[in-house]
Amino acid sequence: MSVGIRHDDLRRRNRAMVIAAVRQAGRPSRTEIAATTGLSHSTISAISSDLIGEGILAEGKPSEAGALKRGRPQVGLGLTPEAAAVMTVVLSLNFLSVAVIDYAGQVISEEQRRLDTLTMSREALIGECVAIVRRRLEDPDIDVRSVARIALAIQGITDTEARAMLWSPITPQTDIAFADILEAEFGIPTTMENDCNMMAVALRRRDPERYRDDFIAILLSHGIGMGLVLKGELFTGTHSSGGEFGHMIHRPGGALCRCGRRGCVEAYAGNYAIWRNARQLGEDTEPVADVSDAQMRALAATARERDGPEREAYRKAGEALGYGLGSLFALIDPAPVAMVGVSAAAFDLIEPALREAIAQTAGGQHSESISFDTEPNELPLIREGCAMRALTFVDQEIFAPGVPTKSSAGKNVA
Amino acid sequence: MSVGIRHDDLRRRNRAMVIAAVRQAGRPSRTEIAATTGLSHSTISAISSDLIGEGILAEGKPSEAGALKRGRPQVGLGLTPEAAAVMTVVLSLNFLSVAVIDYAGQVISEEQRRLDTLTMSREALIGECVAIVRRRLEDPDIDVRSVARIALAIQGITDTEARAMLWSPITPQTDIAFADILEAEFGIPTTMENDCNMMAVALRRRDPERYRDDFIAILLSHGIGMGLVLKGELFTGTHSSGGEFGHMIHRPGGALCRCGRRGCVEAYAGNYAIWRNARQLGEDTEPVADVSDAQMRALAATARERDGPEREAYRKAGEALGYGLGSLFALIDPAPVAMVGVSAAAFDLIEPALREAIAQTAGGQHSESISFDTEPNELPLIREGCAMRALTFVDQEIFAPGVPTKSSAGKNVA
DNA sequence: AGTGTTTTTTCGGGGCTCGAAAAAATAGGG
DNA sequence: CCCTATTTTTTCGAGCCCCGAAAAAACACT
Repeated sequence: MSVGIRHDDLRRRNRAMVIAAVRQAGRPSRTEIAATTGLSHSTISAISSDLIGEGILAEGKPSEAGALKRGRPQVGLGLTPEAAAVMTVVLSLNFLSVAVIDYAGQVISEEQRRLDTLTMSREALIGECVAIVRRRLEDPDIDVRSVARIALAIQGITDTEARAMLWSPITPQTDIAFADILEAEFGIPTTMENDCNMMAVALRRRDPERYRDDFIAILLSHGIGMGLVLKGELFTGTHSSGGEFGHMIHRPGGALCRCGRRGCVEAYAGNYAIWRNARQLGEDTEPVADVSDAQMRALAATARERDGPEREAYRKAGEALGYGLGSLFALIDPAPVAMVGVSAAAFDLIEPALREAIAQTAGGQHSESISFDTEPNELPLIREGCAMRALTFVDQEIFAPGVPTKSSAGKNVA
Repeated sequence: MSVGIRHDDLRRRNRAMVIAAVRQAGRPSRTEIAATTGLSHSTISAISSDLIGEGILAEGKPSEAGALKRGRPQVGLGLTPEAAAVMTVVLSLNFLSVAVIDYAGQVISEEQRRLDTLTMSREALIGECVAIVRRRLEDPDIDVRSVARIALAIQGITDTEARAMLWSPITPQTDIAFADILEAEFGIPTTMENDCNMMAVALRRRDPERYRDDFIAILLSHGIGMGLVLKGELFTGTHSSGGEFGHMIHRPGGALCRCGRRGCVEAYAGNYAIWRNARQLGEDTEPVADVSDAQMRALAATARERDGPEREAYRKAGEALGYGLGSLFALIDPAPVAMVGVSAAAFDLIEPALREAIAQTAGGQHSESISFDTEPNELPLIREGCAMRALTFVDQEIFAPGVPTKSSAGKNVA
C-alpha cells in the first residue's frame, strides 16, 4: 500500500520540481518554469525566491538571448555553480578516471590513471580508488566541504541499493562495497552505479528528442552491456542492476561465454567472441582477457576489405544481437537503440545480419520504429551520466530534502 | 518533465489512498487506515466522513471480530456494495463469459456462452459481445445507471491505451477496438485488457504475501502468455500489452510457431507444440488449431506412465520455458512464478527439464529465490483480475476524480 | 458506578497554492 | 521625450489541507 501524501511534502516536491526544471532547461525564466511544471506563477515566484535566498539559484540573462519581445524581459534563472559539487569515479578495464563537477555541471578538476585491474588485489584496487579520490579532494581549487556526493560507475553488476559491485569483468574480485568504503573514508554520500545505466542517463540528457521515455543503450565492448529506460525511468533488476542483455541465451548450449555459461549473446557479439570467430578458434576456446581497441579496428578494416572469417565473425555478432533484441522487443516493444563502444564503429558490418535476425522475431513486426544510432566512445558518456546522477541526488536529497524516493518503502506501523 | 503537484490534488490523492486501503483490508477501522496510509487520524476521520456522506463507505463491525480488547471498540469501514457496479467480459477460445460485480466485489449477475470464435466473422464476434453485455444490463437485478465501468479481457495483444485488441489467437480477426465499440454502444467507460495481466492482478490480490512487488504469471495453454508485475506495477510494453514471453526466441530458426515465425518458446511449450512433439510430427508441422484440455490431460497421463515421446515432449517444453525464463531473469532478476493453465497440471513433467535449463543461464545463479506455484484453471483468475481492474478504475477515476494517472502526460503549455 | 483504555472527533494553527491585481520593466509610437 | 501596450514578476487575500493536542465517545474490567 503506497503511503499518503503529507501536507509538508508538497513544498518539497515542488521545490525539487523547480530545480529539475532549471537543470533541464538551462536558464529558464520563471514563466517558463511555471509552464513546464504546471504550477502557478505565484508558486514559482515564491519557490524561486527561496532558492535564490539559499544560494541554489541565481538570476541572469535568459537563455534565448536574442528574443527581443515587447514587455518586461524575462529574467533567466540558473543553477549556482558554487552551490555544491559532486565527484564522479569511473572504473573500467585498466583505467580509472575521476572528476569533480560543480553544481552547474562544469568539470573543475579531473585525473585519470592507467591500472592493471585484472591482476590487482582487492586491497590495491580499493586503495587506488580511495587514493585518487583523496588527491582530487585535496586539490586547492576544490572546497572539500562543497562536495556533496560521489557517484562511482563500474562495468558489471551492482546491487539495487547502489552500494556495492557484485561482479565485474574488469577484476577477479567480487562483492566490493565501494559505496560504503568511500562513504566511510570521506564522509561523503556515495552511490555505486552500473556503467551502461549511466550511458543511458547521459544519452537522455544529450538528445532528449530521441531518447525520451523508452530507449536502449547497448555497450558493444569486450562484453555486452545494456542500459534500459522504460516509461521515463531507468530500468533495473529487482535485486541487482539487472539488464544483463549480454547474458540472454542466444543458442542453448552454444558458444562458450566469459561468464562460464554457453550460448549467451555476448559469446557471439563481445569483442573476444568476434576475435575468436575471426581467428576461427572454435566456440569452445577460452575467451581472451582483452582485445585492444586497435586490434578490433584492424579486424573491422579487414572485414570490410574482404569476405573472410572476419566478416563472418561480425555477421554472427549481428545475428546474436538481432535475436537478442528480438526477444527483448517481444517483452518491452521496440524502442530506439544506441550502440556504444568500439564495436559500434563497426556497426556497418553488424547491421545487415542484425536486421535480418530481428525480422525473424516477434519484435520485428514493428521494425519501422527500430532505429540505431552509434557512438564509439563510451567513457565520456559514462562520465556525463555519472555526473548527472550525482547532481540529481544533490537536487533531490540535499536541496529538497524529505521527498520520499523510490527506495523508501511505506511501512505499516502496526 | 513531470508535472508539479497542485494543492487540490492532495485531497484527491489521499481520498484514493483511503479507498484503496479499505478495498485491500476489507473492513479496516479508521485507526488501521491511518497506520497503513501514514496519514494522521484527523485526516482519515475527515476523509472517511466525506466518503460515508457520499455513500461510498459505510460503517459496520470491524473485520477481526473476536478481538475483545479494552477501550472503545473499532468501527469497521467497508465499501458500500450499492455505490457502483462494474462489468467484466472475458473472451477466450470458443468461450464468452460476462459478470456484473457490485462495488464490494460480489458477483450479482453472470452469463456464459460457447462460441466458435475461430470461424466467426468480425461482425458476429462483436455482435455476440455487445448482445451479451446488453442482456446483462437488462437484468432486472441490475441498475444500469450504477454500472460505471466495463473491463474486457482477451487472450492476445492489446494496445497500451487499453482500447483495442490488436491480435489474438482466438480469432483470425485483428484490430478490433472493443473498448471503443462497447463504450459507444452503452455509454459506459470500457477498457481492453490482456488476459495474463489480469491473472497477475488476481494473483496479487489472492496471495499478497507471495505475489507482492515482483512476480511472473505464465499461462501454459494453447499459447504461452505472461503477466509481469515489477516494482509493484503491472509491466506492459511501450506500445502494446507487451510481455510476449511466448515469442522470445528459444532456438533461432527452430520449430514452427503459431505466429508464423520459428523457434519461439511457444513453439516448444504451447499445447499444440507438446501435442506435435508427442505425436512425433516434426517441428515443421503446421500447428493444430486446438487441443482439448481432456486430450492434454490424457497426454500428461501417458507421459507419467511411460518414457516415450510424450514424456520427451514435456521435457522439451520444460527446456524451452527454462531457457526463456533464464533470459527473462537475466533482464529482470528472478522472481516468484505462477504457472497457470491446463499444462500447469503437468508441471511435474515440465519442472525437471525447466530447472536444468535455467541452471544453464545467467538467471540461474540466484536459483534459490525461484519458486513455482501452479494453478490449472485460468478463467476464474482472469475474471477476478478483470473485476479488480474495473473496480480500481471506479475507485480512482470516479470516487477520487482528477488524480493524474499514468496515462495523463504533463504537457508543456508553450 | 467508577476507572482505565482505546478509538474517533473536534478545534486551532500553520502552510501551501491559487487567482487577481498590482508593480515592474521594456518596446514602439507619436 | 513621454505615453501606452505588452509581458513578466511580485504581492496579497482567500481557501484548503493536514497535523497535533485535547476532548469526547464507547466499551471492559473491577
